[in-house]
Amino acid sequence: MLLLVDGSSYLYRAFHALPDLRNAAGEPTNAIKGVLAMLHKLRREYAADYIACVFDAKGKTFREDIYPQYKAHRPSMPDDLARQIEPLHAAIRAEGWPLVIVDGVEADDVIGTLVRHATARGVRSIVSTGDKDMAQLVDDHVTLVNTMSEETLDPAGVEAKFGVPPERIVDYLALVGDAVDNVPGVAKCGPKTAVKWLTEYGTLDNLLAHADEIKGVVGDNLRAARDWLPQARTLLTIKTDVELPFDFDDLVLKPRDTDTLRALFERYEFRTWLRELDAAATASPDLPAQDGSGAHRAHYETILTESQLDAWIAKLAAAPAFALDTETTGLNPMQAELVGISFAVAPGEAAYVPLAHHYAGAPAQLARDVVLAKLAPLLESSEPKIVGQHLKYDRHIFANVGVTLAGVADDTLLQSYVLEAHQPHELGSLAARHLGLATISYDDVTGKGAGRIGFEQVAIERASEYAAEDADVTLRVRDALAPQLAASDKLNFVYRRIELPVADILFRMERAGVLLDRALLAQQSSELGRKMLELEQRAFQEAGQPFNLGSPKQIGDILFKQKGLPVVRKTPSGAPSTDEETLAQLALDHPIARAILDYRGLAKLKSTYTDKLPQMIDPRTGRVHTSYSQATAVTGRLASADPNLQNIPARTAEGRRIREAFIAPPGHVLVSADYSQIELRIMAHLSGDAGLLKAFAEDRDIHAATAAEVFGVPLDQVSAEQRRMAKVINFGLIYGMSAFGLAAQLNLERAAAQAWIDRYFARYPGVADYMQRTRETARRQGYVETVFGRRLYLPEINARNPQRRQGAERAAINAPMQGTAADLIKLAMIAVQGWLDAEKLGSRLLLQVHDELVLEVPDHELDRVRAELPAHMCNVAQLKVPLRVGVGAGRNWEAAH
DNA sequence: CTGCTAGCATA
DNA sequence: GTATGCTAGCAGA
Repeated sequence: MLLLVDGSSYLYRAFHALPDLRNAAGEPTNAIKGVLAMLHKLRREYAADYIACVFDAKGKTFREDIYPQYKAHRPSMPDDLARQIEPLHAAIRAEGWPLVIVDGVEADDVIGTLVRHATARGVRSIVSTGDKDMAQLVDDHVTLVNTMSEETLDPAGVEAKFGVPPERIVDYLALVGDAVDNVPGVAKCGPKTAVKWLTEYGTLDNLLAHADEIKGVVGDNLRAARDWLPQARTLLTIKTDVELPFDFDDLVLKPRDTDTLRALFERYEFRTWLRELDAAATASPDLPAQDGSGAHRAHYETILTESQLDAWIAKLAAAPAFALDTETTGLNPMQAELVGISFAVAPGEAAYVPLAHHYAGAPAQLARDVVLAKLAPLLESSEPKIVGQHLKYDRHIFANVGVTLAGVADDTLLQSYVLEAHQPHELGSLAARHLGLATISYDDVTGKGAGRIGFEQVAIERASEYAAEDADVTLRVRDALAPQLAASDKLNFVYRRIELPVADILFRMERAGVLLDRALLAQQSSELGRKMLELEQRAFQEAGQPFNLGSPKQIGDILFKQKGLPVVRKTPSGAPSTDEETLAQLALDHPIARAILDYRGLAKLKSTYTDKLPQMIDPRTGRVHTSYSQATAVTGRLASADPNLQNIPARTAEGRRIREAFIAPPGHVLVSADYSQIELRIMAHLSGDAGLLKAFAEDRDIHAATAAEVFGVPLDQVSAEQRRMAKVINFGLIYGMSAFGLAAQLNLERAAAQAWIDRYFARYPGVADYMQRTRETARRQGYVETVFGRRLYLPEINARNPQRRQGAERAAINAPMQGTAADLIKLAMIAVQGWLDAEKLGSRLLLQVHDELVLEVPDHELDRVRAELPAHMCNVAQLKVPLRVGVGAGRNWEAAH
């Protein structure tokens, strides 16, 4: 890895950002101190193979030759800054950093060139800079890090920050212009306009080719800048082909020149650093000087012999905690096979045990069973010492070879999820965000796409670097996050008392899987196929030609071009919409729309469910094993995938037939237990609204009760239509509705919808008050909380863009309700599993669908489970309203409702 | 082969 | 109006 520091960019920033520091002689020191502190930090955080600190050269550069005004209006360097440059350069050299200044070339261009050299050699680069222009250098091998703000930018980060990918950054900069360098862009064109244009036209060149299409004053401004923009782009493009008067291989960290450093630190009175120099000198006089700062040079071991293994097992046993990671042949946790195991006991101290690497010339590896037998006491001990990233996966892998992983101390995935649910939680992101470390990515090791190889084919040396680093980084991330969690009782509760125990239960649910009636699904598939053929024929007849009923585009052509049906509305990208609502409206007058609509419904059922589910049956267990993602939904809900068993049809009769294929094995039944109106109950609890609390306390039909209040009729005279409308309003409240949204849903004028909302809030003033308080809390602190203290961040709550802001406000209102419901059912899972274990019952949890738990229950336990399960779910928390659970049982999921 | 859009299944 | 995941079609590599 190559670590490059944009010294010039930090020089100015440190000088302006830090207070005016001086030594006794009155010499300014703030820039020296700021830049050196940054270099110390970087050296602590990165174990780079190549390293350099780059500064601008004095004097003219090529940019001034082609554009004399370049940086022309920049005031000359303040004297107090100029005086610090020479001593700073001296200090950097004494620190052992290669200092790079190339005559007539700006630092940016030197960095651009070095980065290209590195990439050509297959070396990753990290560029530490405060300059946004450098974003143009980012790609899969190049990451930016702003050491002052701790922000890192990979390609996705650049896109997220600027709205355009790295390769469009120069086009973007040319349009916006750079005031600092005195390079004008298009007048009145700021970041928003630039992104809009580039999104629409792709490139600057293409935009210029279509400049005549841009309307308004900005369009005129664009055309006025037409001849200038290519030159602006040249000025703003970082060069990558500068001739360098040194060898790339010279860019390595050298020993510190402690005598020079001591002299400089004394002169400028950097007392803390002086003490560190003295401490390093006394503590380890024999060590190379550059390790004196506490940098952790990675020490990774590849374990190929039993004696190595024994030594490491002794280390693991002695350590208070250790990180563990498995490498496998694939991503399906039920089927992937163990290829190797890595461990870490301290920062930088990690090892990899290859077990099943298969490729020509692979060295002999320790036998898997021997290794597992030796490790088993450590892995199966209930003493909580194991740290990992996404340990639920590793548990499956170990279970596949008969080892029961126990003793989990921490899971970094869950730590991160509880601390910052909205951020990425993948290990590489955690390393970048919390440690400032760039790690080897899985794709780097195995390739991606068609060329991807299984981990068993990765060369052991390479695999070892990657795997040991993962364990190493996991342990370091855990150490960084643990204090943050410990600092908050609420977050600590969510992490220790909810997420960690739930992870174990999810592992058991996934492992159990659910039984499907394969024959029933096959029968349904052929029936659906037959009906689809009929509908297809009918549609072709109506259209007068065949077309693909699965293609919204072709449907649009037939309906709106050929047959001239009215366009109801358009999709966001401008095509006429053919969605369900539109087709339903058209179907009133046009039979073809009905045929397409019905076809779609059947196609969805067939492709997503009746065809797909049988393919997902694990051949060895004969059951379907979903994967629950515990760190995906920002509200705290679970997500189910591969296959998603949380969206099995339930609303329509045809759809529900699919639930009949989820069955219990002989001698068992499925039991379904679901919370009744859980989110509205939580709304009553959170708002404390007297009317709502009373309605739930009296166990009313809540939608009817709402209708009675809002429509002003006695409860027993509420019509079905009134109840339906009240139900829509109640759901709207949970979703943070607007009058606009409610009107759309109820087919009303907006004013009428607003009137109903006003009436609701007049009847339930506590709810109105709660909604307002929630918005204010979100605005003030940037997050809202569930009843149990789970935090739900709203990054856009103070956005300038009203659409984004209002979106965040709706999310803020929904999140505490959805999130508290998620907390409650997770607590219920823990309570239920605890009960089943304690009573040694044979019943098993199989599925969780947000407010419903599905269990597989031996016939002889049915009465007991039916009788006792609801109480375990209701008693997990004492809210201001009672919780209610409905329970049903049957031979299949549908019958259990 | 990958990434995007449209559409739709659930709570 | 909240929160997800999956499929097919399609365009551009």
